[in-house]
Amino acid sequence: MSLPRYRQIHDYLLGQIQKGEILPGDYLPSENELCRSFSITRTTVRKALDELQKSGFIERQHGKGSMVRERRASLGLLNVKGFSEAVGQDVVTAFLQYPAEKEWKKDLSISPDGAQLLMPCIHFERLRSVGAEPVMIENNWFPAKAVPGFTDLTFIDESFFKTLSRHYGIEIKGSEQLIWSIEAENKVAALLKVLAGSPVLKIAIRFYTSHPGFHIYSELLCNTQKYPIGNRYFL
Amino acid sequence: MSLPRYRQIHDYLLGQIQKGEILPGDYLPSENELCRSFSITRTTVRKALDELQKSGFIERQHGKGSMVRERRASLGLLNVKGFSEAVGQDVVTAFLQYPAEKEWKKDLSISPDGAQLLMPCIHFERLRSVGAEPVMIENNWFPAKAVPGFTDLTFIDESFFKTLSRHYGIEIKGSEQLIWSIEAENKVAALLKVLAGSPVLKIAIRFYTSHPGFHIYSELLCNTQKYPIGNRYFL
DNA sequence: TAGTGGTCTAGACCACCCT
DNA sequence: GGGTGGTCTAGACCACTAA
Repeated sequence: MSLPRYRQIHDYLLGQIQKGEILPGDYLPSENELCRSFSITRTTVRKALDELQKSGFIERQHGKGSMVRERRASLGLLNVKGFSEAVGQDVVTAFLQYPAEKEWKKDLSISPDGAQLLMPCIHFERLRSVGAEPVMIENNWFPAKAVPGFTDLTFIDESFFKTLSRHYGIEIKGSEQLIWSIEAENKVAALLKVLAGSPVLKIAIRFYTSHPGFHIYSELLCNTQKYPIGNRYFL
Repeated sequence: MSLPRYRQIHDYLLGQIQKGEILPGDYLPSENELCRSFSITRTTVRKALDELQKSGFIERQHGKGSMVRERRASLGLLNVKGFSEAVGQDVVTAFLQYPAEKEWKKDLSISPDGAQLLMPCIHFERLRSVGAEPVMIENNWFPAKAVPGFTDLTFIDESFFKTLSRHYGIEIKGSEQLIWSIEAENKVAALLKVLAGSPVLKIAIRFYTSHPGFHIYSELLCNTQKYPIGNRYFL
């Protein structure tokens, strides 16, 4: 169950960046230096750097090097990784509904495949805030089968994905998202502390995992008045 | 000015998919077959397939092959490529403002760097519809310096990016986006044929190009009532 | 000119899927 | 067992940047 080398390098470098040991504007060690440090080839180093670049953490310049990028005050949500990983500090998470066996929501915007609908499902709901400001309501549904005992777990670092990875070896491999601008219903408006009818962002997500056939379905409702949703993408 | 081999393979395969010569559910030729067909190594083939996968056109399964994915009825905008490339057919584009030298818009949500603000800029505005339904107002700003004669050009296939590529060798390398849900102002509402005050999606984009320092700034206003904005992302 | 990242070759071994 | 994709090695040449 060991992660591939390129992912270990990626995680190590990302850790350095997130802990602030390499600051925005600084350059990473050159690819050849990394090869020497980790005793691996450039192909593997470059695969790690490719992912850091695609998720917007570094910027590469031909002939110069790989520079750590500035963070922006937004919820870097649209790439695959979760909330806590992309946003900075100050994130507070409260459960509105603890993980429990439930029915699949009938009108999910991205429909689960038929096979999954026949199986029992686990649901939970959280409210995520930056400081004192609520910014997002998060709902998740996924088949109970692949994660026995999930309802009795405590989350690692408040991170759903980290918990899945450590306890079940399930990794997120990709996602598919749909986005709408809608009016906040009363209940939503109250939770997000906006006026009823205010425009809010609705995001429906299907996450793909390393477990073929095990998908996670999420629906997010976001107050973007102060924190827009952010996204970076590089070829 | 020749494109790298992996990009040629990528473009060729994408063309096959978009022209419908390989249908959703079908498998691409295996990596080894592609190596033989194009007389290149697997590293290069895989780089082409990586990009198709990241932009959500194919799905790879260990031990099986690379399958073309289903298209969805949404505006696949959030990845780097433009509108026409990701949405299907039926896209109609009308200029509200033809390309012309203008001032930079003062309150762009993603600010151009200081150096660019000192230079003259070209602006144009388009309304994009699917069939008879207007779905998006698109505004673009970029420095005039790098694209002499741009205001006299006609667009290739109604595609801004294709035009930049063919006439100036400028390729899109990445983008950075911010997304809000806002209320439509009167003028916007009229163009999008929604009620004033309806929720619409606002997307601000900075595109990075192969020309260092040449960035394109876009602001989009989208009616998501019928067509949500879509996005796919894979590690 | 020395060092950097961008592209590419020609192999290898493995895990996974199907028959 | 034969074919597939996933990972990795050990090189090479090139274009770009900076001193």
